[in-house]
Amino acid sequence: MTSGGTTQGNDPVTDLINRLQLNAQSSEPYYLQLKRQLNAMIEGGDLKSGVNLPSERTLAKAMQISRTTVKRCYDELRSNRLLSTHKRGGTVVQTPPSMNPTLGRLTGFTEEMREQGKTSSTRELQCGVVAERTIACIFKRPSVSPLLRLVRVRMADGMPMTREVAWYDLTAVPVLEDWDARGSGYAFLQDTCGILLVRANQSIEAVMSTP
Amino acid sequence: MTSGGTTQGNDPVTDLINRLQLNAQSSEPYYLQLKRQLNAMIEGGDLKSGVNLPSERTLAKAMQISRTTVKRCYDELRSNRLLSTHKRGGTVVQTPPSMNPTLGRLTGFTEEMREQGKTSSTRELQCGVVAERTIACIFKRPSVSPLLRLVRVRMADGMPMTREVAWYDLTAVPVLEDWDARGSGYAFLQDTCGILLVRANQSIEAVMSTP
DNA sequence: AAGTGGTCTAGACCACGCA
DNA sequence: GCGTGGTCTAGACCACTTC
Repeated sequence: MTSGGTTQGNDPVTDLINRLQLNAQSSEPYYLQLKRQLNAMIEGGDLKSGVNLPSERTLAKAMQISRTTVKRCYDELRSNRLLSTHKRGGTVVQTPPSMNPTLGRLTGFTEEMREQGKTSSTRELQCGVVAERTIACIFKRPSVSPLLRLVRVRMADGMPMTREVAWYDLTAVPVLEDWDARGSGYAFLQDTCGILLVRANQSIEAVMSTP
Repeated sequence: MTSGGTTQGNDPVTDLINRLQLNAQSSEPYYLQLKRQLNAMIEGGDLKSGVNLPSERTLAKAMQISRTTVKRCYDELRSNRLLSTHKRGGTVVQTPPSMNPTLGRLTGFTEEMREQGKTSSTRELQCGVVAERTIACIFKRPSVSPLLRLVRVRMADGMPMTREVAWYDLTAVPVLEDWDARGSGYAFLQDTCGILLVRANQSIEAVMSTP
């Protein structure tokens, strides 16, 4: 078993490669065919977080396509936060949709604004743990579930862009269950659970109200 | 003037190329150097919406780099919605940051989901024009200003992701001033004023409440 | 017909991190 | 050292659009 030589079918990398199919007749480009299939495997849970994907060179050779094409696929998945790269360690599945306690990394307001060449800032107006029957109902939680309520104003180049009231279901985010300490939890929320409210620079306001 | 032959300095494309500089010593990759400079020109208003950029091949030759590198730069700017492509017409500056009456194109929920290989849908719960003192106040408008109130649930692969209540300041969006007719106005809002609420698929809910 | 962007190839060199 | 991803090249063919 462990010293298997050539044709071991249990090598997860080999298995993965065997499941990938490229259709030369399709009008869909190779890199999108690959992306779609890998995407499905990740979303479907077949490829769990932490799994090492074949290196760009390995997959390219196996699929008999150019490394450039594989890289393009990986790059798109990377920018979708589904893959991450660890130099020597290769490419790793990062964020399965349903079960990563760290939650998928999201496009943050700050990031978005930086890409647009603006500097962003946030002012926190309120922050507290509350129980709110109607919100809990949205989450399909018991009405006494603890909820984190966060009110903040986000600004781009000093100009207020949005005012948000964000509700977080604490029971659904294990990392935050002992959040009462406050402080770091907030930074975590802001960084990894960041909610993006994009809008033009007219006075258009995005609002989610309580039911 | 019009029949200038070889060395006319007034050709906007030539001017643009002359203003672009690549530093081979820098650790910053070429494609990022280009992107940064073009980005600054667009954000700064030097390159206005509708301007035609040099074709990938032209710029590559002028900068003495590979077309692939130019393309990578253009591609990133395209995905940032700063450039758009018109097959034969070349690559065009799309969205100046501050002054486009059609409002900047925004990353839409649908687009975002499609990139992640999900199909998205939206269900509209409520939609109407109202006057709301407190919201109008946010917009710095008279308390009787007409506001469009839109409640919708966005879904990815059939799973409800967010519930939004969006308020639009009708007086700030000339295109919508005669919105009362309803219908097309809503599609316009959804398409061009689209509000993006990104989040993980845990039960984390983004909410903006009335003050 | 000509030029555009979209895709793809088969190489190359680099910096980095792990063994 | 050696394999990884990051960058870059010089070329190719395609579909499409405008001329």
